[in-house]
Amino acid sequence: MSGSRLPGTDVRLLHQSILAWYAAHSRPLPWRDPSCSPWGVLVSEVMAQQTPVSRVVPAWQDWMSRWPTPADLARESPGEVVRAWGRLGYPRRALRLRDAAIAIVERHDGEVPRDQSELRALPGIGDYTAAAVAAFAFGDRSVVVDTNVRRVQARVVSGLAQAAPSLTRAEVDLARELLPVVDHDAAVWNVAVMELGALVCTARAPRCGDCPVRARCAWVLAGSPAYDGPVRRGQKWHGTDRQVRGIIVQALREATGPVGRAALAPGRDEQQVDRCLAGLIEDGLVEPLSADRFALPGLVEASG
DNA sequence: TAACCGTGGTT
DNA sequence: TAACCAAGGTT
Repeated sequence: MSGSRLPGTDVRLLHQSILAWYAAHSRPLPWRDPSCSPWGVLVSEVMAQQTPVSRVVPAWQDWMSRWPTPADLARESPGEVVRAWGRLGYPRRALRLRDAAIAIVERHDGEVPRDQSELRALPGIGDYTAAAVAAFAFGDRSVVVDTNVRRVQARVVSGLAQAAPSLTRAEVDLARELLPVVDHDAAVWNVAVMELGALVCTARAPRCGDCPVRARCAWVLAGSPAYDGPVRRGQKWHGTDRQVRGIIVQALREATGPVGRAALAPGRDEQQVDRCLAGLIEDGLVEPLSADRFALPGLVEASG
């Protein structure tokens, strides 16, 4: 084993400060309740993929009362699931969550697996979500690296204003080194660092005055220098296929029955609408009922 | 690897 | 107001 690669960083004090801060300031999110099932934790993690937690909370409540177990969701039609997903964004996540529920029923007897490689094998579950479910649903000592963890590490340990454009091996290694030795401590540490990143060490305007480790933050100690690394490419929105796909799926969510092509995305370029429609059908988000009738999948019997 | 995939709040 | 950003995953 190598020695500490964290010169100047007292990991013990970091643990103490951030765990104490979390105990005093954590949000009472419903999936953090000790009575929440592993399924509830898994659902919360998938919903929170690129969607702010504040918007996830009400959707999660509705979802869990409707489909309290994987078996409940596995029985549902894809269209109903996409409709219930509402406007959380990236509706393919809803389909994959349903597919994950089906896989859990088929491969794991209806119980969310605890093993990270088994979690990772479920549709829509990547490295982050597998580690998060292992930690937060089962209390395991997994290496959880999300955008919050990356930013906190970049500042507190590396002295940089923000993390690199994409996840690096070094960031995962660092997160592993920072992990407390005891399982339960590690699980709480993971959520505590995420919470610090979400509430205090934020991307835009960090609240350094409220930070429990500001006295030992490498970035603050360096004078909070501006980021000078590679810039990540911003995502276009207006006029993109993503925007038109969103318009089409929302039209189908709001409709009580099949919708004609012209009513899916009025005023939009017809070629673009056709292209998006083909993509949505390919993705399983739209079902063509006839040459010019479309609906969310599995809601009505195909005809004509 | 980098592009793609929704949505709405914040700055 | 336009750009940025959010508990990422897939191809």
